Amino acid sequence: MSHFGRSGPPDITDTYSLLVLNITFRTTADDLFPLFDKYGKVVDIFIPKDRRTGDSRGFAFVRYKYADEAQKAVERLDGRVVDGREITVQFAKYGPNAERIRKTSACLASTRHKGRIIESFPRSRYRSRSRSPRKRHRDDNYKDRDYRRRSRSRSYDRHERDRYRGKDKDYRRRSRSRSASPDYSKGRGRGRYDDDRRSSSRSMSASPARRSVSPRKSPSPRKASPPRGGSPDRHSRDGRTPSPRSVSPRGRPAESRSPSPRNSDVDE
DNA sequence: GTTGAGCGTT
Repeated sequence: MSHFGRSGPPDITDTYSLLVLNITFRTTADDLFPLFDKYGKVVDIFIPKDRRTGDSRGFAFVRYKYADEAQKAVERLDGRVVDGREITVQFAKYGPNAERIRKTSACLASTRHKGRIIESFPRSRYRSRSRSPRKRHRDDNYKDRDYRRRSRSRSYDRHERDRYRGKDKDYRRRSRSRSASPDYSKGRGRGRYDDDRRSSSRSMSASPARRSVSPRKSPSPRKASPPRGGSPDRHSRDGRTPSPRSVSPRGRPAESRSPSPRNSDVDE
């Protein structure tokens, strides 16, 4: 029962995959099995999990043995509330056996239909549920699956990003240690990573200035504050300041500013 | 411990 996803894809020769969306992050294959098994023979259930956290990504793939059963499950389970969430069941399209799916749809939809595939669900369409507003910009950006893979959740993203950054750093550091290998040094390996990371920014056309500002960001702005703490700025400015050390310690403006030592005592 | 558009593993 719980052998789902234990040893990868068992056999996708004669199976039809259904994509189950909008499931809770706690829903497991075992939870979906009884639901889907009721409407047909479920060969396998796979729920993509995060590589790092191992948590469910919020959707699952249910493989049916027969197309008609799968179709039935789609009509029956699509929109069903599971664990308090309304799940969305539909035929998988971008899977490894997408071709098969297409044939399936066309087959059980109408053999003589020459047009597309998915459009062949006049009956299931009857249930005009409110799941239209869900899709929007993804219609044309389906090819960017790699992109969306990185950032599917805003809040979650920050966690992943942080983790990735740390990992990346470590990785690079190790690579550098191996300076013996010119391969990576050449730029091929490193460049790839760099490019990848940069690409992650998504906005390549963005102003390069931002890039300069990013690393510039100081963890402690207090230090950068020239008005209050000492004046490193002046020191670095140039040799105009002969010796800040001799001027500041005590002979500094402090004396000029507070002619009365008493004030200083009281102040602090 | 969080989140919510979307398409997958050995």
